[in-house]
Amino acid sequence: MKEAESNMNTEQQIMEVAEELFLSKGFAMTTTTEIARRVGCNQALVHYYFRTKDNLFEKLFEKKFTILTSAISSDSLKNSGLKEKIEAIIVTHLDVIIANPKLPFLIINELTTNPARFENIVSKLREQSLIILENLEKELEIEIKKGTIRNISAFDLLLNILSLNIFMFLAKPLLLGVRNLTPKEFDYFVQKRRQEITQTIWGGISIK
Amino acid sequence: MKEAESNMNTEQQIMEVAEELFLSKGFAMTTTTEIARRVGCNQALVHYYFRTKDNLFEKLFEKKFTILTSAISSDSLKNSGLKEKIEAIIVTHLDVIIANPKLPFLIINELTTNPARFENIVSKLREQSLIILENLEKELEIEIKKGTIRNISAFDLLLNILSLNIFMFLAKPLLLGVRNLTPKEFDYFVQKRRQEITQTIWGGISIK
DNA sequence: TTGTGTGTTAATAGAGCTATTAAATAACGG
DNA sequence: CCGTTATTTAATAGCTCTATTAACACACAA
Repeated sequence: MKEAESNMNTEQQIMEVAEELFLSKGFAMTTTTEIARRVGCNQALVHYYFRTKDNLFEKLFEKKFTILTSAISSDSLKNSGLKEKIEAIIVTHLDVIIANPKLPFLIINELTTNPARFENIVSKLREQSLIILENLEKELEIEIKKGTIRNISAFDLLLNILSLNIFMFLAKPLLLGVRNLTPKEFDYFVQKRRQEITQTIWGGISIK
Repeated sequence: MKEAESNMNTEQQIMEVAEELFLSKGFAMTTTTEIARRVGCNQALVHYYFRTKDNLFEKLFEKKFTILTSAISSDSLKNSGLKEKIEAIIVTHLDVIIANPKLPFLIINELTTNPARFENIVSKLREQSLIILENLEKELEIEIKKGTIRNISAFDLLLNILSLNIFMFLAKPLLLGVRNLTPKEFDYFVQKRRQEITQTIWGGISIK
């Protein structure tokens, strides 16, 4: 079991290149041939290390998927006020998306074209999300009773946050085209959206 | 040039089946062989009528794309108050999405995996959206000066609306999995979202 | 040095896909 | 009915992709 530098290197390289390609083109449009070409190794090596393309993909996908799901942790709920809690959820989640801007596309893409394959992953997510939703629900109920926010379910609120946080990355090619933005300008735009989204989310539930 | 029923029928059938498959699996995952198989005709027929798979796809895509873009027409701005205008935008847009629930996925998917191909389509969209944005911008400025709404750009507002309207359809497989919904229940959920979204959007900009 | 395990490559089987072609069939006008 | 045109099929060329296999290279321990 001696995994020296060089071999571990190519295995990792394959992983990295595969990640890059899967993220930007999806599973179907990515070929093991192209992965090998970019790594600069023989195509058989990809299969030597990962046996099948499916295998390689699933290793990557599960790892990446948990990045996104763990992005909405209950930690945010440790803040003092509800407003602070919600803002923390938005910001921490958005930060993870910014660090993995192409990941939403991959997940949407594979879950749409091949929903059956990810049943186990989705059921894991169900359990995780239940905890967060329950906690958030309690917080909301208190404020609703106090009359500080309108009646809204934790699920709706979370969906609102996810929608506003994620959609701009999914629509990035469109936004770039419509607004003639450079990648840098897009990043700047995303930073500005941070405040915009929190204002919309909080304004959207707080009572006037 | 006599296009009687039967041949026009198969041509249309091919279109319809192609639409269905492209919408649910994207371009790469759809094969002309499968289209033909579903129609019940020879695979060569697909090429007889549309010559290439690309051609067939583009015919469909352009048609479908305009459905979505024209969904945000300036007509909504004919309403009296700003609140009514915005609600009209949300509702008419959402109605189009509900009628074409898989279309957002197709557009996101193809625009992401093959952005160069749609430059002409995107540039058309740029022109269209400019008009709407300008009009909306004027409306907003008036209200901002009056102090009835917070400072927000037309682009941000529109992006908020699109995000909230579209994202749930992109994440549909996930939502179904996480909440264990039947398709019927999902439709019901979408109907409830209608009000939720208008409340969030309007509450998100109106001043308390 | 020889043998063993790991990493790597070339070659290729096997499958599926797109697109074309030539031939068969159906439809239709005169 | 005949000729012409439109529709449909079978066959296949040509390509690309996944996966396997056998051979080669190299390090390193005995």
